[in-house]
Amino acid sequence: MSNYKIKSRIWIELGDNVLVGEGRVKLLKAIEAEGSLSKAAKVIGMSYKKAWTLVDTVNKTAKEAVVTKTVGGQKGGGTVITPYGKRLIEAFETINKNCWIFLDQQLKELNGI
Amino acid sequence: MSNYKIKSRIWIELGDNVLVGEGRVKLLKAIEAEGSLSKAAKVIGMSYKKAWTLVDTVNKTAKEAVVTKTVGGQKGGGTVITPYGKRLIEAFETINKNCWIFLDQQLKELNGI
DNA sequence: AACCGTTATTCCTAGACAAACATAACGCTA
DNA sequence: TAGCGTTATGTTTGTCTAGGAATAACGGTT
Repeated sequence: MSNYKIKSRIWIELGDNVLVGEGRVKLLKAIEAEGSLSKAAKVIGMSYKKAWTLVDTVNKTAKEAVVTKTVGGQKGGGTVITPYGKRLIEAFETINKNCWIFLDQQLKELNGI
Repeated sequence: MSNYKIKSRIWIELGDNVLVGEGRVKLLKAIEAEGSLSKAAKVIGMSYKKAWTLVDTVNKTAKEAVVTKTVGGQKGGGTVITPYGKRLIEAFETINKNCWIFLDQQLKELNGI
């Protein structure tokens, strides 16, 4: 009986750049909930600078815009996820979960180790 | 048509320790080929110390010994992979390849993104 | 014009991680 | 006993990156 556990990290690339991985998706979901990049970063315990850099590369790498940002105004501005971004988040999360299930099955099949 | 690429890293844990991942398996295969930890480290461009630490944790984490080491003697000693270690390497590599195939399929199914 | 909360960007510091270096111990051979 | 190549381990040096502080710009409201 094996109590080995199998773990994974997956990410999607385009060219040489990373589009989304677990960290980016976590950030994007926080943005979706908060409507603000700075608030999202604070909520997930990430520095604003790092969050900004991640979102910037995500937006530049993706084929369509993932977030739209506004600066100034009554609320100071904000960041919202585009419909494309929402599809991207959902796609990543479903693939990720499916991957976990698949890997658990794979390890189970080799219960000799 | 999507030219997004999906990538992954998988590893096997027991408790809080990592047993094997891509780096460790690469090292173990080099040991298998060289019969020596120091030569294996040199071949794959890894420092001896890091290689030693990795092999040490692998051996302490696994349920059975993965390598056996000898010190001194005509050839100075050496490190060889046990039969269990060979099964472990093969198991990891097959799961890893299967994971790649699985993920490519998953991404293909969502060719809307 | 003054204020506010946001995005956007630079600079500096601190800590983690990796590489390099040095050295000891081992056991066989000659 | 001296030499050899290996395992085993500590120490130092260097590099890279995360993090914080500071500042500017923006565009609404009052």
